[in-house]
Amino acid sequence: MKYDFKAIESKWQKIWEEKQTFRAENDYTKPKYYALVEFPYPSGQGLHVGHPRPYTALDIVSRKRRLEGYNVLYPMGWDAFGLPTENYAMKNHIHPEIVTAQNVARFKQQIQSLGLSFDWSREINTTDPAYYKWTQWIFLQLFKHGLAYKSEMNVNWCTSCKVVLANEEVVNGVCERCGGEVVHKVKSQWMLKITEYAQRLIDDLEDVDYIDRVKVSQKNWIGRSTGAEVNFKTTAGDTLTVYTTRPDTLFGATYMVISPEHPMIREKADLIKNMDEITAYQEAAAKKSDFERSEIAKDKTGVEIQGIRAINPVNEKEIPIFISDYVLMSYGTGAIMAVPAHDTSDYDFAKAFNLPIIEVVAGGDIEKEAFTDCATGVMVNSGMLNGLSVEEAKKKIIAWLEENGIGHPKVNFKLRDWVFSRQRYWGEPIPIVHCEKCGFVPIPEEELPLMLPELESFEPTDDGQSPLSKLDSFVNTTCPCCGGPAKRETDTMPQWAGSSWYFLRYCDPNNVSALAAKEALDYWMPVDWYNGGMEHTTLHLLYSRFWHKFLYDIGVVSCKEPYAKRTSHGMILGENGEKMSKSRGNVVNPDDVVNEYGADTMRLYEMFIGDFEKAAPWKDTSLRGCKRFLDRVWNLQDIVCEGDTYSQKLESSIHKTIKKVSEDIENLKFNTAIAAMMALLNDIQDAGSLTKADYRTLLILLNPFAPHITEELYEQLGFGGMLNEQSWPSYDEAKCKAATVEIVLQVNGKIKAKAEIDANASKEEMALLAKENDKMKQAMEGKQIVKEIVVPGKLVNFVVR
RNA sequence: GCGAAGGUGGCGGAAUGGCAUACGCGCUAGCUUGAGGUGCUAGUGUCGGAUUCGAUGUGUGGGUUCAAAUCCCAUCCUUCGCACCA
Repeated sequence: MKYDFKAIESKWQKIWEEKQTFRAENDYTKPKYYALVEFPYPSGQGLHVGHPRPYTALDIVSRKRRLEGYNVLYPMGWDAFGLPTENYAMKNHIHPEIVTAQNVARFKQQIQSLGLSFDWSREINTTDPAYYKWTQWIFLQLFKHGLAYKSEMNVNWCTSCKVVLANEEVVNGVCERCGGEVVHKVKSQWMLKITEYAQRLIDDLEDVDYIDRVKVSQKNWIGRSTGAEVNFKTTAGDTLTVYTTRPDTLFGATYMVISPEHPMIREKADLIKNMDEITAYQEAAAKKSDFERSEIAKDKTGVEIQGIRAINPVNEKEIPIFISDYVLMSYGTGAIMAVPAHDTSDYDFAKAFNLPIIEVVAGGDIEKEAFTDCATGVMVNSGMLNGLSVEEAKKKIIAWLEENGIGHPKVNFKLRDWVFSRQRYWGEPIPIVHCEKCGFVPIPEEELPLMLPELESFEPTDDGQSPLSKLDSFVNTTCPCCGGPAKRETDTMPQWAGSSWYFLRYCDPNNVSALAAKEALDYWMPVDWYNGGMEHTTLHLLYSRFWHKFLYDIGVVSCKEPYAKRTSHGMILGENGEKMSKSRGNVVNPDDVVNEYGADTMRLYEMFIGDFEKAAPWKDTSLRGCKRFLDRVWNLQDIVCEGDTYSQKLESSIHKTIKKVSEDIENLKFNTAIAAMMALLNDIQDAGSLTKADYRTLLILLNPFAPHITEELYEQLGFGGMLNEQSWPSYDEAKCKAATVEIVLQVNGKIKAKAEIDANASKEEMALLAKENDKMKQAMEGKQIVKEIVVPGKLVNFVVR
């Protein structure tokens, strides 16, 4: 009989559905395993061949865990709020809710055709009011704890989407989504104080098992630095505070630079003699987008403030103050002391403006470039610091600054608070009203969910107001606090809101009185293994860790970190090695692959394509190789014979393969796990026959990768029961070795011969064998052995002279 | 500029001090099939000798070692991330 993958796959998918085979049990006494993949945004394009790569990988892990006896939770859902759906709805005059439902239906059908073992009884959708009720609830808790606030902010504004973007959403100066120009705009925005958690978000990375590159980029993004704040008196009689990571170089500070937005300029305007010039520079800087600012990064621009000078506290010298857009108001104090001899940007600026450069750390050549090395330099021209190392000097100067009330140690972060408002329709309404008398008031929790109202048109207004602002019946309300007239917040939450806690909802998806029962959370959390894209490292991953830590602080969850382990997959590229996209014409549709080759071949190929963590180009011909492998596994039926033990010829091969496959799955080495099973198949065909026991083990090993064909063969061979109810096979380390091994015989490190020997042969036996070998004798003719190296089971090497 | 990952056959990739190229694709030859994106067998890094041989070979140049794709130093290139963060 031929391998009819279509019939087999639909048969088993139906059986699994009827039997609820992959339903996670609410039996909290069993050992649990929570495997998670990022839930997709159900776009109009349908599933991409990139989606199944991580889904299949953790499906393999989940299926293996079930065979190992765990109660496994492997859920799926839809991150369905967002701009593309809204834009599509606007263009085609369909309600986003309808578009979302259509897209979800298509995605679900496509995902189900792959035979992934998701527990569909726990499916969630972020646009479901029963779900976003709890997104809003979390927001209210953040508000009540002072972590959500509204503030006038200089924000990133996408001119094409007409929407505010978080810093994380601005990529190369343009909008991450549409590529539109991003400019700065001052707007009143809801903000979340993620910065309050900056230190913990770094510290707690110690306790989790994330791949290194994820930890590194999170740390870089949070950007912790240590240094000092130093107060400089000015000739205007006030104080300017700067932040520096190099207080040791204070004696080399020859000028000061403040940001164009620094408040001092307004405050001391009457003392500034060149105000026109300053204002012109400020205006030019304000107009520039971040992209333009960084494009011209190499050429330093600025204006000296005439009329006010700063006084260096260590030597009482007056130094000039400049404004320049290379100093950002949003970091540190918006003012720096410039030490051109030991900072690259200051060096460039000093060269451009012909300012003095004083060396205070010896060891470099400041004629040529700034000397920034902290490890080797020795302090010079620095009064009391002379002769000290940089590290010693830092300590000493900070102590001196503190003693004299001039400064103190300070930690700074690059991380900014999270801009949380979007002027859009298709998102969670922010559950706050504004009352003239009471200010911002949260709506009572029992009124949640605050439903997204029906609208005629989803267009944002030209002045950047949310579409909801056009609906008076929504906007006008009464204050929950005083009962007077009040207006609702009309901005909605960003797409990242719903995905910041979704892993908690899976634990108890239908709970109406809490985001999930405490008992369920305590049992399932933390997620044991979370796999997702590297592109989410600084957005979703950081945001969700922040929310989780907050929920931990208020007692909702019992673990500090949401994910015990995080891994990441590489992208699947087009056949030409470029990113798959419609415009490049290299898109592969997963439906076509499933139709032509079957889900099992598709799954196998997605895992065999290369190193899971690296990008790999799609190749149709290699797909055929995987189909061939399954055909050959199917055809083993022709040579199988009775027998409930492993056949002698294959025993060590089978033990070796169990070990290899078991270990490789845990280490993301799916490609070599498959290669090992292919090698076993080659061994079986060399042997000419196999027992049922041999076959059975091969089927169980292959089951997580190709669940349909293995389940079918298991039934046809009459083993009884379903394969997914069996146990993962174990191996015997001793039996992984063959009885005899081939060893290599070398003279001076060059291979001269090979020989069979008992696998447990002693070093002496091996050396003797080598000495008696004709080719070895020939190679050593007339020479003296000066050293014998014997590696058991591997090689013998004689060093001769 | 800073940070991370990487550079191995015609291709995807194995090998983390001990037989370089496992496994798969492709290709060559033979058999099979006889309307095929079929099946089987043998071969397939390079150069030279042509049966069972010799040399050479993991970006480049040095080094450590009996032994290096693997460890160390230098250098070039590719990809990704961050980018005036004081």
